[in-house]
Amino acid sequence: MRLLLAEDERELSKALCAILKHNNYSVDAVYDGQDALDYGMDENYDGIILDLMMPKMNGLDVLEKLRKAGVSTPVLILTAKAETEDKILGLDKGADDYLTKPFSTGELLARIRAMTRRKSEFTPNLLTLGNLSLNRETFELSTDQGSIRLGNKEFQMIEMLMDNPGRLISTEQFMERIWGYETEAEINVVWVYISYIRKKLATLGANVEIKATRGVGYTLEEVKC
Amino acid sequence: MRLLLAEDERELSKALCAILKHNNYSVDAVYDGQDALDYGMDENYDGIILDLMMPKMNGLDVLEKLRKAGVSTPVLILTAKAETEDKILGLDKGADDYLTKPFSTGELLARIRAMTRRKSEFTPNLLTLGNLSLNRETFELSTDQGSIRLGNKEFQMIEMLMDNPGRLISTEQFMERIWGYETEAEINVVWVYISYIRKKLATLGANVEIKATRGVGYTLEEVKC
DNA sequence: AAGCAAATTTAAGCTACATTTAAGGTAACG
DNA sequence: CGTTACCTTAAATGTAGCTTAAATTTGCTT
Repeated sequence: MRLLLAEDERELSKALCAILKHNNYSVDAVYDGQDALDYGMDENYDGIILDLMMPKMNGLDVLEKLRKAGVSTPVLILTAKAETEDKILGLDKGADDYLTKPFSTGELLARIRAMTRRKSEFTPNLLTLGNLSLNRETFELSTDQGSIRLGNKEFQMIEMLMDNPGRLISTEQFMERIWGYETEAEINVVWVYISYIRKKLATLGANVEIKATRGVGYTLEEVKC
Repeated sequence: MRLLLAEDERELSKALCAILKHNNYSVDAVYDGQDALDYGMDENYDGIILDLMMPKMNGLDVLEKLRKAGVSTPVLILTAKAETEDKILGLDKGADDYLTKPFSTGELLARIRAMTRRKSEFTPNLLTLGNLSLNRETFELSTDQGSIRLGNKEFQMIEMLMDNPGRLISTEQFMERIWGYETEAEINVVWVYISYIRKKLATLGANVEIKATRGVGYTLEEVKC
């Protein structure tokens, strides 16, 4: 789960970041409205946490522009103002929920879960393709021949592939979605993980394969013997 | 057992807090309706004690909102009003019991026990997995090779694990459920207790093991030799 | 109120593993 | 046939988790 956190108070941002990461979210933090908009345009987030009062651009304007641009990522509005007026204005503009500061971390997490639940309700806990299945809860990849627990990065990669079987996924998509924009990691890491995953698929005797398309990316395909 | 106490009179709150803690409950205290709602949204409580007359938000409204949000934690209403009208209104909105001030501490404790009993009636007193069993009454962890009495924290941790065998429980979940939100305890304590419990499992020759999933949490698994 | 025992937390050094880098190899494509 | 993109492995790195022991707190007993 990848979240965008737009909050200009550095201390609060840092604290929230830590809490969210601890709860197994990948978090990109931005500190003003312009960045929030730029980053938010990327569809690679499962949710956006948006402070209303930010430099450069107001949170509500960010939200409005995002929606106008056709971005449908769920948005949770964060505001110091308890005024109902602002809340309603936010919901009108396409926010999914709001939270007034100060709030308990528990409520924040609950609301994020609720906000992203709609989407995950439609995504099964067990992904399958051919004789291969991936358990989203235990991070286990298995076939009839056994199962292997995957590391975080491996899991996210195979998850992306199994979510779109037969669909070509670019190396950049992997990088953006798993490592985030600001990463300094080399493109290399994607190749390395593809290699690791292939090895595990072979070990498990899976009848699927990851095909490379030169200069573009990878496709997961069921292989018919 | 973790309780949420929502009572705005500081003196009374302090006194109740002390009594409850003495009776082996973990207690989070809040002093107004808004906080009661925020904290109550967290499903990690075994019961909520809710005063009706509170600043910011009325107890009944808190209760109503909680139920609407799908929170089913048992609620005991506390009220200075002896009027039947309010009582009935509370029970309608989903309260499990009520108590009018002033009350004896004995009665309060009895009603809390009664309120939380329904839930515990369905949970067996003896949890087992593999050759390992945990007695919820005596806090004893045992196998055929012997038994060891656990401390409170150790008990709560192994209880959470044995309640969901094979299910991954995040470090945060342990912290929230056992230590509560406001704790300043380091994440470290979880590791320490996991270590203690593992040592005791080994001493007892248990055929279960606690597996760690890096960056996420722990899973209790029956080990097949 | 003092002192003791048990439970809990902190702190520190250590270990193991996920992740990344780097480097040498192989296959596709012109 | 040479260039480029990709593959694979091994080694380096960094960090999460493990384990103790010591410090602190709590609760009980006298």
